[in-house]
Amino acid sequence: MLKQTQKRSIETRAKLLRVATEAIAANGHGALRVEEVVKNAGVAKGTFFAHFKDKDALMELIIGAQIDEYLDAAEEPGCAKNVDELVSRMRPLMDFMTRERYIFDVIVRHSGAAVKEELGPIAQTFERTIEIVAGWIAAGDFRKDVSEVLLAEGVQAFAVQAMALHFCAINNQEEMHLRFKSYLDAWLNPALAS
Amino acid sequence: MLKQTQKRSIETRAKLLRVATEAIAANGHGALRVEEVVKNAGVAKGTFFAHFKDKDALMELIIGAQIDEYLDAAEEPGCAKNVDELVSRMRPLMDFMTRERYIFDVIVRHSGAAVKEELGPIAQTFERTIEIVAGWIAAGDFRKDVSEVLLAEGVQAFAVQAMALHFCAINNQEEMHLRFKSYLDAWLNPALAS
DNA sequence: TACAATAATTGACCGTGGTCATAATTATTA
DNA sequence: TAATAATTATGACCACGGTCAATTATTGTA
Repeated sequence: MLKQTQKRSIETRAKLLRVATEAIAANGHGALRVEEVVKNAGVAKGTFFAHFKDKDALMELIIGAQIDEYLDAAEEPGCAKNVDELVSRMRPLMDFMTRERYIFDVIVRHSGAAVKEELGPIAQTFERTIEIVAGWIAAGDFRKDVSEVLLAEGVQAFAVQAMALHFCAINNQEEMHLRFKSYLDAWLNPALAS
Repeated sequence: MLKQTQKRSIETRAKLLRVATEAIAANGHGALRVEEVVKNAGVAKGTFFAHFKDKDALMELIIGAQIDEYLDAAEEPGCAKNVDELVSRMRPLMDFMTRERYIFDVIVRHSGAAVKEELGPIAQTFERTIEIVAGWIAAGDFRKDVSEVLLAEGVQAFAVQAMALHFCAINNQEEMHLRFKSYLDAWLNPALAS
């Protein structure tokens, strides 16, 4: 029996990922070109697609890893106990997601699972976000008449909404977070919202 | 002074739109090819892009018109007085939006305005949806502690969320609408949700 | 009607993501 | 070590959206 994947392959894949990550760090996500990646990695174009289904699959990996870093940071300081804390805890992640239109599009495109038990990297971060936020909601000063998971899903829906509206020229960064807060006040503490 | 746009141009544009609409009716939105449109319209490729900024701009027009038809139908029977009615009133529109992944992607991409006072066709339908839903909420049996516009925006956020999750193979059409209803129960009638 | 000015159209050309038959490399077996 | 099988890499090629300098059609003016 052959080894399923040989060392050479693992190295090639790692090199592609490294080169792509560097290019993104230098020029942003939207400017990434497959041809540039393979040239700098010293492999043929076809090799790229032997390792990643398409360009989006690579972006998913990289963006998914970046989101995970932001979630680590958001989780770090313990529970967010109220709406204000929740908003500010989510802020760096939302700023990242809206840094480039291209990033947001990729994220939205991959926020749902493709097949059961086959969550892509970005869909995984969405599940993780639900878990984290649901944990905060369960422990904090929030309404208790609805399950914390449903509430967490709502938080995510409002985050996406606020980010989508952010891409109007009229709406700036600050406005995005204010809008997010208005939603959450009404969603997470309906009794106080009046 | 010259006429700004000549009759010839208007006819060409109309022909392109007609041909594209027919092709979509036959093969779906995602299968539309610019080359096919210009061939069937009997014009050169460049002509297409003289009339539409890009392929997306054409899709925006066509999908925007389709959404408007669904909104007409949703508005027709008067106000939706409770969550169940609201869900079933939105149902045909949401089914259309999720008929093809491609359609949903185009819609999400264009749901926000590009520039103030420059709402694209799809962004306009989103504004119209807010107005319609806000009207229902103001007149119907819904919470009154938050403005109806904020509530309507939330309804839209939940609709998008439910549709995005729909594109998992695990979730079917029915589940999408059930999920939508759960969100709205908690959003529009927090007192009853317990 | 001739001429100038503007609008509309053309199609060769390009950028870029993605494919696939073939070649090269690596591992297994005899 | 030679023969064989499986894995990996190659790069010419294609599909398709989009560009633009050049050409043609239309309209206003002398």
